[in-house]
Order: sequence, then structure tokens, then C-alpha cells
Amino acid sequence: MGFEHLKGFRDIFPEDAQVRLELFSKMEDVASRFGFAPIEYPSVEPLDLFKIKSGDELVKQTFSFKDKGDREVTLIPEATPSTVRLLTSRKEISRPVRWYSMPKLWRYEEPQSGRLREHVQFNADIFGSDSIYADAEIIGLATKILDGLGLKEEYEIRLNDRNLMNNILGNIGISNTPAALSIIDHYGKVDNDTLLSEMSDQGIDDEQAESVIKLLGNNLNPPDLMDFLSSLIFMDDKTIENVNRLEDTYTLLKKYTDAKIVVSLSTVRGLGYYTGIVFEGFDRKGELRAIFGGGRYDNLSKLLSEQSIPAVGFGMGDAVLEILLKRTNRWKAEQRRKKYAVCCSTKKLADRCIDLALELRDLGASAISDLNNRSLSAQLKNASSNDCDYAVIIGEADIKSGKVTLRTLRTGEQSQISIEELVKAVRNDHI
RNA sequence: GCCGGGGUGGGGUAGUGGGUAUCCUUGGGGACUGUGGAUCCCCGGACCCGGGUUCAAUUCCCGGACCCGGCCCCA
Repeated sequence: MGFEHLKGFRDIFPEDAQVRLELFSKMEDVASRFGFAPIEYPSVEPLDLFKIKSGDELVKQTFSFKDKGDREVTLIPEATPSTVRLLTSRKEISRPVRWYSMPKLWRYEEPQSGRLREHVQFNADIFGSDSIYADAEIIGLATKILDGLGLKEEYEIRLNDRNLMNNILGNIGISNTPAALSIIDHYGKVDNDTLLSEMSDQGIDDEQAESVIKLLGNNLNPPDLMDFLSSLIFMDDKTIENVNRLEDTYTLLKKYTDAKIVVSLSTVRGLGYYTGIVFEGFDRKGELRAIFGGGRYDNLSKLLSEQSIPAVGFGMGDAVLEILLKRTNRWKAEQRRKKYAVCCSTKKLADRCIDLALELRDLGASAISDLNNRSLSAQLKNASSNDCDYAVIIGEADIKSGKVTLRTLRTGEQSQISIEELVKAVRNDHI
């Protein structure tokens, strides 16, 4: 019998792991350029940390268990509560705070495309600013990451604002806002008749429901939002203010990216704790789940700590991103140091191979020598299947004159060069 | 939790109610007496698991786990 990974988990082999490593490193590089500092937190936390925010539905989908001290603990299903915990535990940190992390997250549910039971999520937050500059900066970070991956033409950003939606719904006469938002979130997944009956179940009359549905269908060019809304609903001062804020954020965001940006009034994000802007990134073909998503959550720190700290952040999971990169033929390793296989013609020279391999490694190259005392032809075969760029062959005759054979494996060309020349060439390759 | 689809060596496949389960590839070893990925030879490796029907199940039936996708939910 054999063992396999658990359902919804992944084994990742070198050909993918290498690309992932580079992907993560690019994300961190952009975050660092934006002045975001890395944090880490435990993979196991008290279950209560997540109950406070989201309640039973979330708890049902966690990998949770009782520890030996009879405490309810869980593999973390999201990054934000832990991040807020770190922030609120150190009151001297000067604000605004820009933090990022790349945790593994777990959710216990049926796996499907782009959603697994274990995934890695890039997560970034800004704490201590309630301005549109923070909103634009955090979305800008997400766009710079994707743009840096060459995806500028492949995705779009959908913007909306929770305050705006609350005011619109209020003006229409709908009081049960959370229920209405939850139904709005279904828009596009179910037909409009279903939406109508869902609203009806929540005590929203048909006229109100029709007014809402009329708002949802279009992805708007943000500058057109004011005219669009004015033509359909009553605009009080508050709503006008919300629209202006969203349009101003859009204007700022244009500084960061040329990617497509729309206002999508059906993008509300599921959970109730968002308090301002909400946003999601989608592939433009609309085939995949959200690439990233986030928003402003000014009340969460109060719930967890009694401190009131405005916050805006997003998460970007590895699963959907990987699918998108593969579909657009961008899933390949790029930066790789040159790899040398140091081979010898006879077993007697094996020790010389070790010496030369060590020297090449010191110079920053990747170098291997044979571990199994195999024939030269086997060593070369191995070099080729290990994806080496060059074979350095140490032969009996050559070594006496201080030379080796440098063979370019891709072309088969080879030449005799002195070890000094080799060292010089390798060094130049790795400056 | 629910629904649909799927399974033969590591990958890709042929085939069958009955005999040592086909072929390609990958992997390991060797030959070619110092140049690989060529050629030749050798070796390893599979019918998802359990139950049922049957003289006989990899094949038919049922169930389960797993994989792919969808629902629910979305962090």
C-alpha cells in the first residue's frame, strides 16, 4: 500500500516549486519596494480568534481540533485576525503601518478549480490611515504585483464601496442591508427571478428589488458612476460623497496601473466586516475565481482589541494565480544560475571533481559532481537529464597541462581551457 | 454536506468474464575499451480499495476513498 497526500492538498515537485519560489520572491520584492515589512504568525491559533469575526459558517470550514489541553484550536483559515493581533499587541508601532505576510491557509471544504484545502496567500494591509491614499496604495500594490508578472492585459479590477451600497439600499427603502448585500453577491451566479424571490424572502418588495437589480448589471467606467446613479435613484449628500470618494480613489489608482478598472456594484464581498471600499481582481475572460480581493475594515481591530485602527488590505491566493499564469503561458522558471556538471574520465580523478565543483560553487555557480563513480558517458547523460548548462570534463591528459574540457551541453561544442580561464568566465557570469 | 464526470506501471496507452496483461516513454544497469541525449542488450514497474454476482472479475453490479469540475460558502 502507498500513501498519498490528503484530499485538497498538493505535492509540489521541483519543476513547479522552482517557479513558485520565484513567484513568491517577486511578490515580496514589490511589497518591499512599496515599503511593506514582512511579518509571520502561527499556523495554529485559538478558534475563537476567528469566531469573533465570522461566526459559525466559517468555523464549520476550518481544520480545527482540540489540543491536549482541551483548547479549541485551528489551522488558520485567513490572515487578517492574526495580523491584527500582532498589530494591536505592540502599541508603540508608528503609523501608518504597512505589513505583508505569505501564510499557508487552510479551509475544510470540497476542492474545486482554484480552491484547495491548503494554499498560500500573499496578504498585505495598511493600518492607521482612513484616506483614499491608503486605499489606492493597497490596490496599487496588488496591481503592481500582477503587472510585474506580465498580466497587465489579463485582469481587471472591480471596485465598489460598502458605504455607497448601504446608502443606496437605504434610499431605496431596504433596511435589512446585510441580507440584501448577501443576495447582491449572488448576482450573475443565479438568474434574476431567483434574486427576486431571495429578496422577497427577506421582506424586500418587488419594486425595491427591481431598483436594486437595475443597478447591478453593468461594469461601469468609474467616471460615469455619478451620471449612472443619478439617472436611476435619488442621490442624497451622503451618497454623492461616497461616489466622489470612489471616483477620487480611481483617479489615484490610475497612477499605479494601466490595467482595466471598473465599478461593479454587484461586487460586495461576502462577509460583513468591510466598512468602505471593496475590490476584487478577475481574469478578463471571466473564467476563474477572483485572483485577489480585499477592502477596508475599520472596525475589526476594535472587535479584537478595544483599539480602533482603520485598516485596508487584500489577499492574493496562489491557486488561481497559478492557473492564470499557466493559461497565459507564463508559468516557467526564469532566473537560474548557470549549472555545471564536473565530470571525470576515470574514477581516479573523482576527488579533483569535488575540488573544482567546490570552487565553482564559491563563485556563485551551481555545480554537481558524480556521486556514484560512474562512467564518463553515464556522467554526461546524468548532466544532460539534470538540466546542466555545461559539462566540465577532467581528463588524464588535460589535467597535466592544467586544462579541462568545457562542453556546452545544449550545442555539443567543446573546447580546452585552463582552469584559470574557466574561473574567470564563471565569475563574469555571476557578477 | 450535495451533484456530475473519471481511473490499466512514474507519464501516455492497447485489451479482455478465463492463460505469463500490450506498446511507447521515463527510471536503473550494461555494451560501444575518453564524450551524453543516437543504436543495441538487460532490469524494475500497473488493472484505486472493499463487497457482491460468477466455476472464474482488471472487465459486470453496489459501496467507499481519491482525482477533475460544479453547488453551498468565501477568508
